[in-house]
Amino acid sequence: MMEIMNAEALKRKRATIGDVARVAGVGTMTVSRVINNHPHVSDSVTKRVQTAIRKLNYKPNPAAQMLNGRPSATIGLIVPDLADPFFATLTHAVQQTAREHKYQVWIAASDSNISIEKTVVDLMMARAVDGILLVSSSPDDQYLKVNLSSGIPMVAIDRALETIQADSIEVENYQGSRSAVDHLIAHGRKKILCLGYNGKQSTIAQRIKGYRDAVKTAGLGTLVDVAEGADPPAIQNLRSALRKHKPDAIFTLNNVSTLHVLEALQELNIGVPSDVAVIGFDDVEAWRVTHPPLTAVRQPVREMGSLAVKILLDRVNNAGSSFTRTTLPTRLILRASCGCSMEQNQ
Amino acid sequence: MMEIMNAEALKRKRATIGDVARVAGVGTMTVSRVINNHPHVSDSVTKRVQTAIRKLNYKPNPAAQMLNGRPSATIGLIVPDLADPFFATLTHAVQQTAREHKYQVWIAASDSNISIEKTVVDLMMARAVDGILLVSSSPDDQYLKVNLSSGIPMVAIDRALETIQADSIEVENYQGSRSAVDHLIAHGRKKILCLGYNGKQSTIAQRIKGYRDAVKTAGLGTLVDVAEGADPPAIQNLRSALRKHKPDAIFTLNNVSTLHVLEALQELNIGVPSDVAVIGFDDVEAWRVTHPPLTAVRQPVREMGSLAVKILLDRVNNAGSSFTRTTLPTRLILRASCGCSMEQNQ
DNA sequence: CTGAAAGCGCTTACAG
DNA sequence: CTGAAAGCGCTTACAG
Repeated sequence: MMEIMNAEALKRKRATIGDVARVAGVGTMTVSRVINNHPHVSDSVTKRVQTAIRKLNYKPNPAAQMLNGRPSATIGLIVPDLADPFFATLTHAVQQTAREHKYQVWIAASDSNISIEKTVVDLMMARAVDGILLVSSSPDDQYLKVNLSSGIPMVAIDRALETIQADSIEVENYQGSRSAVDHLIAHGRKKILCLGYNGKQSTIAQRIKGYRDAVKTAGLGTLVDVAEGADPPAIQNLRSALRKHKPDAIFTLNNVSTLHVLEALQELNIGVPSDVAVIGFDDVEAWRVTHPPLTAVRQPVREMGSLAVKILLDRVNNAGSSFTRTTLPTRLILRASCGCSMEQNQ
Repeated sequence: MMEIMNAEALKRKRATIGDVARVAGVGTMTVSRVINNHPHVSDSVTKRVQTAIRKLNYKPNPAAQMLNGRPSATIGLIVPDLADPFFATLTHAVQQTAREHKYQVWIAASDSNISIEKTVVDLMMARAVDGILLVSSSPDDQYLKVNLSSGIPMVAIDRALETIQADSIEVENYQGSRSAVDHLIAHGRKKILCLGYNGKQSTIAQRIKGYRDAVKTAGLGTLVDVAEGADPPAIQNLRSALRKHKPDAIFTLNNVSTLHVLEALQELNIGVPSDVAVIGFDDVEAWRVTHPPLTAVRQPVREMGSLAVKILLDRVNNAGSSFTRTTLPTRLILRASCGCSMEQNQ
């Protein structure tokens, strides 16, 4: 009779803590203690329980554990787009660091869509997750207020939140951009075109500002052609911008723009850097082998991800303390597209 | 008195279904019905409940919902590495298609580590998820047997499972590889080197086989230098392989290898395609702007992702039917690195 | 060191 | 059309 029940239980559904208790001949409480490594359980009982667990292939039901307020040992990470190498690398770093701290990572992409972002945050907030790492996709972030009040910590990566108090980790967008444009100027370029999209987004805005200040300081004209939307402009628009402005240098605002610009220049048969020099914000592996190799502003992506996890876990484990705002420096990686000769490469 | 309770409830913790019921003056059952869009609820009551929900900012606790066996409307996706453009793009496609079907996607990376993969599968299986999309990182997949018995459907992407019955979607690795090498041969290349890593992995093994057969059929010698581990070999090894074999063409087994080979060739000042021609398995956006633009075997990544979601959701919603095994064709994208002139580009 | 009871926030039969 | 009861699988006080 008992045999039959066991067989059925095994087939029909996962074993429960009750099944384990029955097989081990103890109370459910004791099983719970063993699972959670509580002290004060005799060795012999512990062993019996562990045997039963193995025999039934028992795994605690996380839903039930969560219902009782147990931390899930997972954090959420929300990025705008996983196909962007910048975020893909960030994600990789976050996972690694989280893993070192025995945390799982729930990854999700918002497609730069605030309503998707909202849905995902809701889902994660609903106790599924101990904390959230968010690369916000819109300055319109008041919606977080309600969620944050539930006490789940959150840290903003790449872009600080506008209307919400939270830890944030950013990059020196202004400085990075400025140093790139200054470098172009040092090469004697006079008509420097600033190209990109997503212009309303704060990091991009800062980069544009860096460009503007550099160019103005040098007494040059400002040539900005930046779309506001979150989608990269069509390649035709790019081509016409090039024809219209006839720049002798281009500063692109992120890696996607850089790639597209390079393509357009190639199609139009414009020589780089002979006809126009190029520097892009965001360094990507493939840029060591482009034609020509690209000079780029390198962001400390991995550091950002890793640090973000540490700050978040710190907050998960020790509630208090005031919010931090970290800004990491960028570095200009010199290759050939800016006009530097190949010998000067890193 | 009631006011005080409400205020406290609001502050201390999220509103529960009971809070909503109290405020709306109905039973919890009715609230549940409204939440789940059950029929048979009068309009007036529905409205009262909705008002209460809004007022309390109530959101159902998913843990509680799951405990009661409610599907979570989320599927899991496990890939080896999100920093690899192939998987990043796959992930993007999966998310999009899932979204169209109102499903959320839990994304995780296994780092090509079977024990991490196991942990993640466990976590997802534990009722957190309605189905799993898995890019397996090891042929050693018997561990899934136990999990699968719990009835959560799973479909294998990119690599079929070895020891387990499941739907799978693959790509014509053999054909793709063969056509690439045949093309190199057609260009008159005689010493074709096959380079890569992760050689034990089934997709890579098939690609190697395609290479071997092509080369053998043409009466040429086989030059294979493939590491077994999941980590790309160091660049020094690559350089010494190049010097040792002195190939006049190289076929690389995935995008990471291709990038590294291109770098090594550049460093050694070997002309492509003049000295050695190159074709890589996996097409990547950046390869339109490399020096020279790369000929590559394009995999239908987005289709794979999208189709996988459809197959999985089909299984989630209609249990039965026998397992399918789909194999999608690849396409050779001709650019300059193989020796074709630029004019022939797509 | 161990366990019976109550409860976490929902939902599924069952009644009305 | 609506609700009181029981239960999902755990854990947190409370006893012993």
